[in-house]
Amino acid sequence: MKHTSYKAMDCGAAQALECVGEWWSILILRDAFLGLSRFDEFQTSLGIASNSLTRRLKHLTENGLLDRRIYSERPKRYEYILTERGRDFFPVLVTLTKWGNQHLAPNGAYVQLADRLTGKLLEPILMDKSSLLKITYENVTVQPGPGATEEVLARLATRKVKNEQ
Amino acid sequence: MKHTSYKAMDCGAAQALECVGEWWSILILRDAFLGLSRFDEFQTSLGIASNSLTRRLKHLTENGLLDRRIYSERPKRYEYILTERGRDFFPVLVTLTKWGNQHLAPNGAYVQLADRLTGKLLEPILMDKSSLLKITYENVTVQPGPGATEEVLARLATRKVKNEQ
DNA sequence: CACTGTAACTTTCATTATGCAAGTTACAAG
DNA sequence: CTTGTAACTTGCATAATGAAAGTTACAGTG
Repeated sequence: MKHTSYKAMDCGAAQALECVGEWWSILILRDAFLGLSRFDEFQTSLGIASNSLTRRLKHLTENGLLDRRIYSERPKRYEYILTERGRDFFPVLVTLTKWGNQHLAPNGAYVQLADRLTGKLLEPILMDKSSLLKITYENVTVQPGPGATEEVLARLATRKVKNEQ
Repeated sequence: MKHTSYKAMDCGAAQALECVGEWWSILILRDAFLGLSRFDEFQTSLGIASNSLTRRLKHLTENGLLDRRIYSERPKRYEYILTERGRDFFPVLVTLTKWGNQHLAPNGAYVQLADRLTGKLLEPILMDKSSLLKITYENVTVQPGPGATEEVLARLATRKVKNEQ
């Protein structure tokens, strides 16, 4: 049964998930960030069926996150490289990984980030670019943006006072 | 065909996606962050089939992101409220929404964040908590963490020099 | 009292996606 | 020639999904 497309939703998250929201897609991107690029590398790393991997790589390529490049003419051989759009997905992967490490890793975080130059360990948090205010669910509100539509206005209008735990 | 579980993967992102990686799950969380809490509210907002919504709410509840609370005894009525673990997912949703808005919104961002107290618009970016170094794909490396396993070490060992675009 | 409407699901059924396993093609190497 | 490899493709059985109808437990109304 074909799952409902999010394409018609006026929502950044939904639009993003239309590109990356299928099972396996984000893990393929994880591996691309780790430097994997070839079909068999992804398949071995993930243990994914080849027909599923083909479909996912195609979808990620069509949506501009990966670039399918030829690396051998005879025989034709291809690799899949992150595009700039794909690389811009990095903060999503970092925050997702951090959440998973915090809440689900049984023996502490599996990985951590370090400054490439100094080797100093880093703890990623979300801040406002100019004021350096730490961004949390409790201290921000969501406003309509420049591209807001009636749908967005309606969605924001139906929200309620945030529930206190 | 039952899709492959990520449970056995030693990876924060995979563990996270085991909880939220099915179609609809993250959008349900989005709506929960916007204050929706009842079955019919989610269903109306998302246009999702009721059997799928039931399964997803159950899964999110079992995985500790939502709390199913009774709000009426006669008749029994329930609402779904974000837990602390659920609220900790906020940075993921923010970065995902930002990526979607930047790359896929046709007329600019659908929404933006604002400081709850001052109303000042915010631009979320990822920084290191102590040094305030901006975290980007280009300036960090991934290291084994305290919970790293053989699998993690192997995965990190197979990475290659990052490809230059 | 009966009827209606609502909330929160549950059930049924046909369609699509998935994993498994085998197969195909175009090479290079021996 | 055979063998091995990379990158898929194909066939098939199973699971997930959407659409639509149904069920239960009420409250409200006439």
